[in-house]
Amino acid sequence: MIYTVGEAAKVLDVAPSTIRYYDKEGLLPFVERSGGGIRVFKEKDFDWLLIIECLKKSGLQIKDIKRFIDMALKGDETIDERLELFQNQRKKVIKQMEELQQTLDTLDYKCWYYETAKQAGTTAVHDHLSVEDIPEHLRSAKENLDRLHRRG
Amino acid sequence: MIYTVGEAAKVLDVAPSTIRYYDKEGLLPFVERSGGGIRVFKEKDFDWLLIIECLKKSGLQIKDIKRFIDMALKGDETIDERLELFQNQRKKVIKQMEELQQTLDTLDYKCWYYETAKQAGTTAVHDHLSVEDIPEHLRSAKENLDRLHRRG
DNA sequence: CCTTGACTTAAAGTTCACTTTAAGTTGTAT
DNA sequence: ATACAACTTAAAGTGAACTTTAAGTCAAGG
Repeated sequence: MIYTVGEAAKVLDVAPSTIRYYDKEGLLPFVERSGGGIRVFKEKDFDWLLIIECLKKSGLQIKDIKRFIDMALKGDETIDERLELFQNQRKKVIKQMEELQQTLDTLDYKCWYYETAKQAGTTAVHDHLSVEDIPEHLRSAKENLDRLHRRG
Repeated sequence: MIYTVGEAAKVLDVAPSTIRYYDKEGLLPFVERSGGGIRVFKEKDFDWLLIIECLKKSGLQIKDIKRFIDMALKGDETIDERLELFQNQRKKVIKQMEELQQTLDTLDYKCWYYETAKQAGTTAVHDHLSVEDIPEHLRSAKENLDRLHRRG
């Protein structure tokens, strides 16, 4: 089974121009062409594209993905470097998830804040609330928002 | 305790130009000025800045954060809208975390892939591996990478 | 009073990742 | 043979979020 750029784009749910852009940036040196110069995507090309997608989602920039592609094409002599790259991206993603969890905690607190305000008809209900009035699982998020007040 | 833009920037660990940019975009209408026109940040301003930071980390664009600020300044009549905004951002962040978890699973598989290749001295070890050779917790990530092969 | 570092603004510049445009070519279907 | 959709490229354009520059002002210390 072979695919044109438009068909490959549909499979991957991206714009054809995105794939052409990646190619132009040197991310797809393995994609072959027809006699007339049209890109011909094969099954194995999707393996590459999915790894590119993964690296992109992990926050790697296009130019650094290109460096990975270049490494991979060099063969076994770059195994160590490539392992290191994936280990680094793994750590970065774990950090991102921790930060997102913090953001989620704050959003949870704010949802409770506005639910409470909605019931009372005013945000002023929060003016005289003490720590015990805040649901336990939201207290650390609230303290985090307050942390800058206990500075200096 | 009051702060200049440079001092506030240090507390929040951002560039002073970033804060000025936010102000220009209408995110900081509550920040007062000295007689000479210099921004004066007070404790309560940091409450706003932390919420702005949270919304930004949740993926909200500057122009939409501005809309939230405008809403908040309108007072109690916008409580419902603001609640909805935070509930939406909460859902978006949960989705982002799920996607990041998928990315992490793929990275975990790739780390194992290169660790194994490193020990063998070649990525060719993977050519004749069967499913049972892949650690159980990595199999779904591997299948995910292979999913496009079982198409059509 | 004067120096000096940090502040002010408007406007231009940067980076990233695409997307769009324009002009032309390929390949399939009738 | 011809029409037509989808392909090709280079180059220009977009949008988001800042950052930098330039020219000038403020305010605290000596």
